[in-house]
Amino acid sequence: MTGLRERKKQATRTALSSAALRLAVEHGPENVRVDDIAEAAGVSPRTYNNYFSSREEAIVFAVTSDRESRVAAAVRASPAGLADAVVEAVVTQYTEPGEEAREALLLITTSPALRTAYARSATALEPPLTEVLAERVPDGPTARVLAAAVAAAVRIALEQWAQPVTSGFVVVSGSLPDLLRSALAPLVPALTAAQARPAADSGS
Amino acid sequence: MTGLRERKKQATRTALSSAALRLAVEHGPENVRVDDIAEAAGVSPRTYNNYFSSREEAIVFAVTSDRESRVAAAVRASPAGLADAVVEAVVTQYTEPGEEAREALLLITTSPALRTAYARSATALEPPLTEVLAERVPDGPTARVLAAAVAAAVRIALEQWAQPVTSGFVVVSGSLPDLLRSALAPLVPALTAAQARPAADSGS
DNA sequence: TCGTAAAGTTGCGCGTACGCAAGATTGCGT
DNA sequence: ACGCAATCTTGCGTACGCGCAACTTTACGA
Repeated sequence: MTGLRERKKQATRTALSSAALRLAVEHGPENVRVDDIAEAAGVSPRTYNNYFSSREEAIVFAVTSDRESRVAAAVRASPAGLADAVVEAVVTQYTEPGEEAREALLLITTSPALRTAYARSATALEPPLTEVLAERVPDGPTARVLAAAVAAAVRIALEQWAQPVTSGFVVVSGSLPDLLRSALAPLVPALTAAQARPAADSGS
Repeated sequence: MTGLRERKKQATRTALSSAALRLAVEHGPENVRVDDIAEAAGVSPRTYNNYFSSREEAIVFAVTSDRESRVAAAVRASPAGLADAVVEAVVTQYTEPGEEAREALLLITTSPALRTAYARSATALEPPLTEVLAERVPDGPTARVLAAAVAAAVRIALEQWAQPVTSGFVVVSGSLPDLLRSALAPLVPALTAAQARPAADSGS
């Protein structure tokens, strides 16, 4: 049911983001103007801003694309308990199989602005994840809070992973899957409890 | 140990934010330029951007000021269990006693941009809250994740509270304290579990 | 097939965000 | 009391973000 309109939008969207990524890799993130990206994608600069509201957003999108909705889909498809389903879905989807975007991730790690934007992109998990969680937990608001908590945990894992060194002494940076599991671990009790609870009430 | 320098910075900061709030209330949020705010506070427009990176941020700061650090202080001072301490601290600090900022909050409710900025300000809870939680839970990263989860819950409560109606049918908007308690409730198991756990380990 | 409504694109203009470097102010050691 | 170093303020220049209104393209019913 994909009309021509929809496909064209998707096309220019990916054209813009891949152009942004390519130019950023070539000339460095700071030496790419929005006008360059727009020109490379064959649209006007104004149109660029109809799709992305910042240069960083476009570059990051090239790496994340629709990872967020894939996480939600994986959770929905999982037969496991809520907590396990979420953890496994996140770890799987955030671990690039072929690492096709290897140099892109290196680029992101290098630039502070890109690191921020990348971590922030985890927030995009909230809407789709809220929807799937709502299918498994009784209370609507609960689903939203848990989705936000998971998104925040993912964000923190990404931050830690992308962190160069900074800290005075302790450098924790492990592998991304480990960081994700560690960040999600504290939320497991909340996910389990939400699933177990049969009906919502104010608790007291 | 407050030098003159520090006090002056604080002074211009509050001067800017209260000027921003006053002008926004008088002329409407959209009819205030940063030049106006800077002029009202007696500094250059450029200096304004050394303190706040957007008009919304300045206005919101006038309402929140250092609410975030007060929450952290309240948690630290509480003799209760972690979960209760956090919930009570948040509810107390986010419920304005005199509602001195009543018309400011009305203003924020009205403007979409301000609502977004207000909800986003909940993120400022993370750093101070991480620090206090680290005193009560064994694992460092765990404290950070829980703090982020709490901040996200607060953000969601603020969003729901500030929402006009929007939704097709259900209008949930209760009182802010109730919304905060409801939003934090799903995280209680996580907070309790984190406190109970004697020593951290990688799990599997 | 055609006409109209819905959605997308573009140029324009205003206001904003911020790096940079020069000048002003404060902190501190002597 | 003096002077240097650290910090803050400011003007300037460049690029960005986005509302607006005109124009183009797509969708869809008659």
